[in-house]
Formats: sequence, structure tokens, C-alpha cells
Amino acid sequence: MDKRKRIILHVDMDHFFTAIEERENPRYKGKPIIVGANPRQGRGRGVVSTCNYEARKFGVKSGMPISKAWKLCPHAIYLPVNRGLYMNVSERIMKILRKYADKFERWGLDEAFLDVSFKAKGFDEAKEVAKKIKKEIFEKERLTCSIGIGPNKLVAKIASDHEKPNGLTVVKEGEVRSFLNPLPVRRLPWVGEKTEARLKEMGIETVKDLAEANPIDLKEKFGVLGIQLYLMANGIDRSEVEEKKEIKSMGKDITFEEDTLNPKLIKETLSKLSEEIHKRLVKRNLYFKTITVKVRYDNFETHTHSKTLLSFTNKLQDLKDNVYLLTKKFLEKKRKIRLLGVRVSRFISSEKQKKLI
DNA sequence: TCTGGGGTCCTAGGACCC
DNA sequence: TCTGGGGTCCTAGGACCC
Repeated sequence: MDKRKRIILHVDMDHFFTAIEERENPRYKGKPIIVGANPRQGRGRGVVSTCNYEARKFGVKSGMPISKAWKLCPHAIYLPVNRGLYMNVSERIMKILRKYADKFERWGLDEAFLDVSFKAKGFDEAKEVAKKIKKEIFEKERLTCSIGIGPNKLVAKIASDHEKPNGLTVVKEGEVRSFLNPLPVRRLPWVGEKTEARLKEMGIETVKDLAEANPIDLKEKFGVLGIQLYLMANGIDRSEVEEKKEIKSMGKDITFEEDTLNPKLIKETLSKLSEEIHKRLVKRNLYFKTITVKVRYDNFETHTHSKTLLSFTNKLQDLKDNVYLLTKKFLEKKRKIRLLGVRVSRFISSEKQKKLI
């Protein structure tokens, strides 16, 4: 085990999707831009994926229903999610970032962790590395990012969010406690709406409250997460920066424009979803074993049915047959369907599969 | 004639991340 | 206000094996 103190950077691109759209279309500059579902004059059913700072001035936020965004800011420029474009830009940025790291971990399209413990001797040098990174990304891609530096991933991640956009926040070991203590628990990773509410019931609202809570109580209430929460609140995070190796599952969901019971539409949609997933499987050379179908009814109630096959397959027909079979169970309910989803999991690579035969 | 204990796999649901 | 689509991980019960 290496005893050297760790120095971790978290790089977070500023409002990534809308920043790319602004760059590609200079005439959008200075105007509110919202990337997400089609607003359909306020009748759209998706959510806001990303919005720029001009749109945020009107109260628009990511994750918000697109219909609400329309009410707040009808004159914004509404754009669909151009995932292919963002993925290309992301690839180039990750390539830049990787050069600066001893160890590298991509986190979604627009974030990454860099362990620079060897490349930088101390936090001051790490700060210089961060400045270089920002400079190179801006020169090559005309995009800005916010960077947090800390003794572990947890602190780096929270630090990158501290000052945005185009921020740079350094939190050294000795400063971790005073940095974290005043924050609301919601700022910690894995604390979402539900966990925040349950903590509040226990009288825990700030990170300081959580750090001073009884870990036994937390473990009882939250299981593994309870221990994790206690450690995080005390600034402890030993998780390594490491690139995730293999994908665990692959799926596609579709929300209908209107809730439906139309058997023809349902069958066609299931076919399309299966075909899309099959394409991605072939591209990655994967065989799968488990199929899951997801249905969301008109009242947002969501259920899944899944089936594990006796052996691995990569055949489209196997996928479709099982998807239809699993969906049948849902259709018997005669309730209108809002969303359909198909997911496959438990993979094996084609090379390994061939060895099995 | 009332039944152990450990391990693994499968299924369903739910919270959370970006 | 009315809730996307891409994922990961955890929990809990039941089946099944030895």
C-alpha cells in the first residue's frame, strides 16, 4: 500500500450540452437555451436535460418538466438532445484529461476524476495542473469547466461544484472539515430527495449534523449506505480513481407522446427497442443472458418483468420473442401505458462464448 | 411427522448518478 | 410542476443445491 497522500481532481464541464450548442451556433450566444424534450407548445412530456445560465435566470433547471420550463421561459431556444455530437466532443476532452492523470476515471459524458498524486507534488502544483487543463480545453474546444481538488474523490467532487462556472476550488486535508460541515446533506453523493427527507426526520440537515450522528443508528436505518454516509460526512473516502471496465447492462426506454393500449403500436415499439439494442450488442461483440421489460402506466406506476435464459445468445429473434412474452403479462392489466423499456444484462464477450460451444 | 446451514442464482423494486 | 433516457448498486424473498 502506498503511503503517499493522494491528490484528486474532479473536472466538471460547465452546462456541457448547451455550451456545445452555443459553440456550434454562435447566433444563440447570449440567449436562453434549453436542451431536452420537445416542449410542444407547453404540452411536451419530457424534462430539461441541460440549460445555460441565461435560461437559469428564469428559474429553469435540469430535470424540470419541459412543460414547466415552457411556462417560465417560452422564448428560449429549445433543442433536442444531440447525443452523437456530445459524445464526440466528450471523447476529445477525455483524451486531453487522461494525459494529465496518473489514474483516470470517466464519469458520464462531462465529468472525470484524475488522480495526480505522482504527477503533482502537493496541492499548489496540482492547482497549476488544473489551470493548464482549463487552458488546453478552452484553446482546443472553446469550452469551460470547473475543477475541484481534494485529498479524495468525495471532496474533489463537491469542490468542483463549489464555484461555477469556470471555477477552481482547492480543499487541502486540513480544510476538509470546515469545507464540508456547513453544507446541506443533499450536497453529498448518494443523498437524493428520499435520503434527504429521511435524514431530516432524524434531525440531520447539515453535513456537520451527519458527522456527529451515531453511526450505529445510521447503519440500522440505511444499511450499507448508512456507514457510507457517516464516513462521507467525516470527509473519509478511500475509493480509488479507476476506469470502469465492463458494461453491466444495456437498454432503451421510450415514453409515448400519448398513453396507449394500441397493440399494434406497442408491438412495433418493442420491435424497434429490441432492434436498437441488438445493434449495440453486435457493435460491442456481446452475448446476453437476461432480458428485462419495463412498463410505466399512465399513473407513473412502474414495473418490470425479467427472464434469464439457459444460455447466452446474441440473436435478435431470441430477444424479440422474450420481450413479447414478458410484455404479455403487462397487457393483461388493460391499463394505458406511458413508457416501454427493454434492457439486457449478464453479458459474455463473443470470444468467450465461442470457447463455450 | 418435522425438519439445518451455507451458498448461489433469479426476480422485482427502488434510490441514485449524469 | 407532473415527472427522459442512459446507467449502477443495494435489498429482500424464494428456489435450489449440497
